[in-house]
Amino acid sequence: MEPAPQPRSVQSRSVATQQDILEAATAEFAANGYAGARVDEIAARTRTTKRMIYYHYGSKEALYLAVLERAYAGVRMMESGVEVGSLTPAEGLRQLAEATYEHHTTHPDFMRLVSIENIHCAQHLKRSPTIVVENAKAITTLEAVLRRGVAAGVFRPDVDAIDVHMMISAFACFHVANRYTFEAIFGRDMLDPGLQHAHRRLIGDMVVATLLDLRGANLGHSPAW
Amino acid sequence: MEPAPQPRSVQSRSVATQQDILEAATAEFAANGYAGARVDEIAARTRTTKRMIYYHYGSKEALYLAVLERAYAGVRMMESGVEVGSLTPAEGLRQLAEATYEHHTTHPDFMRLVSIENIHCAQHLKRSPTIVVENAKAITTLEAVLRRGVAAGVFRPDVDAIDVHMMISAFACFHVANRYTFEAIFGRDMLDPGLQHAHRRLIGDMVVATLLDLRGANLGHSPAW
DNA sequence: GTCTATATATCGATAGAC
DNA sequence: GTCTATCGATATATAGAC
Repeated sequence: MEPAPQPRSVQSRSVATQQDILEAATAEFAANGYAGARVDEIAARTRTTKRMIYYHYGSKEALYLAVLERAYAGVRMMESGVEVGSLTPAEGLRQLAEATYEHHTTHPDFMRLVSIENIHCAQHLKRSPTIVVENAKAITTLEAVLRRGVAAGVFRPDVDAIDVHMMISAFACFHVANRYTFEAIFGRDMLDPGLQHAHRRLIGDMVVATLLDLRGANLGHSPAW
Repeated sequence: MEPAPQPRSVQSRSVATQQDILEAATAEFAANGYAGARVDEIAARTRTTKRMIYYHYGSKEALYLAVLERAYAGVRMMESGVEVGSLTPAEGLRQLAEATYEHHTTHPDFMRLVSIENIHCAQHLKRSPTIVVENAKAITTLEAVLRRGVAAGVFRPDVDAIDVHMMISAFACFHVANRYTFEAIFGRDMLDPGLQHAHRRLIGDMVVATLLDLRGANLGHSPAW
């Protein structure tokens, strides 16, 4: 049964409260992990109270899942924003890689949530069919670009779209996910704004160079394809 | 003042107990994160009791730091085991990349501890000068290989050793750190034994291809160097 | 929908006998 | 060094007035 309709002002107040809670929860979970996050602390970051968090979301775990779905929705939007059809395969691949790099490095909370989710073996993510189905679509775009590149004779044919997505994500994720241990050991902050342009170009170079058909060059071994 | 000497059997029993605790703690912290790990659960995984954990290590945090130092020591050993001097620059670079890939994918607990440490902004790692100093030495080896490659005219000169280490680590770490979310979304287990050889070759190809001086090839943009 | 107060459970850490 | 029992703090979740 549907809930009784409410005056618009009350409805939008409720929606605003839920948004407020989601943003505070995103910050708290990203900062402290699932077990480390405190519902009291989330409530303190909002304009409302702990009682309302349980009223709207029911439990700490359900709130965490809502946070996760919102974060993954941002990645979907970024990916669907890349226009790839009008570019050469190499240019299109570069655009996709650089856009992913740009998104992940400017949304550190998303990346930290992914790390946290992996600590828990993606048990919450698996329960959200929306996240899985929508985000898997990234592969379709990549496949079209790779197919064109292979047909044109410029790309090697033995690396598939999931592998390429893996390489791109690995580079982009590492910057955020391992920022602190990397800086502690090597003294370099990978998210330093002064490095941004060089690293954005580097991920583009890396992906395109790896896909290029380099049978003429010396790769330090005999090519497999 | 030194502790009074003890009969060897008691000493080695004590050492064995501490090792036992360290291994159980590694598994528990890697599986559940710092806040999620339970000292009671660690005790249950050992042949001894919770009281002995506090007797030997003093606190949950100090135990975690000991676990972290032990894990990083394993990486040091792997890196120092690669003989690079007798190989060509491309071959040496490939060996270093593949050895790192091999280590990280066969030591998932290490990688999960690194993820956990990053969630906490490397605050424990920073307090261990041993880890920082010893693990930073990986850069020296890489620098020598790169210098030889640039001098021979086969490597581009504008990518430094820390960047290369970053690319290698990113690929290797991603396999373990994002294994579960990646499988949940794309249906591919990156640590599937059937993919091991192909991925090991891919990280080698990726690093060497990126470093190669490809001014003649079309990378989808004009080269910066 | 919103507040204060509190139930219930759990966990890190310790006491004290042996 | 090793055991059982337990303290004290803190966290999730809820009760009940308004």
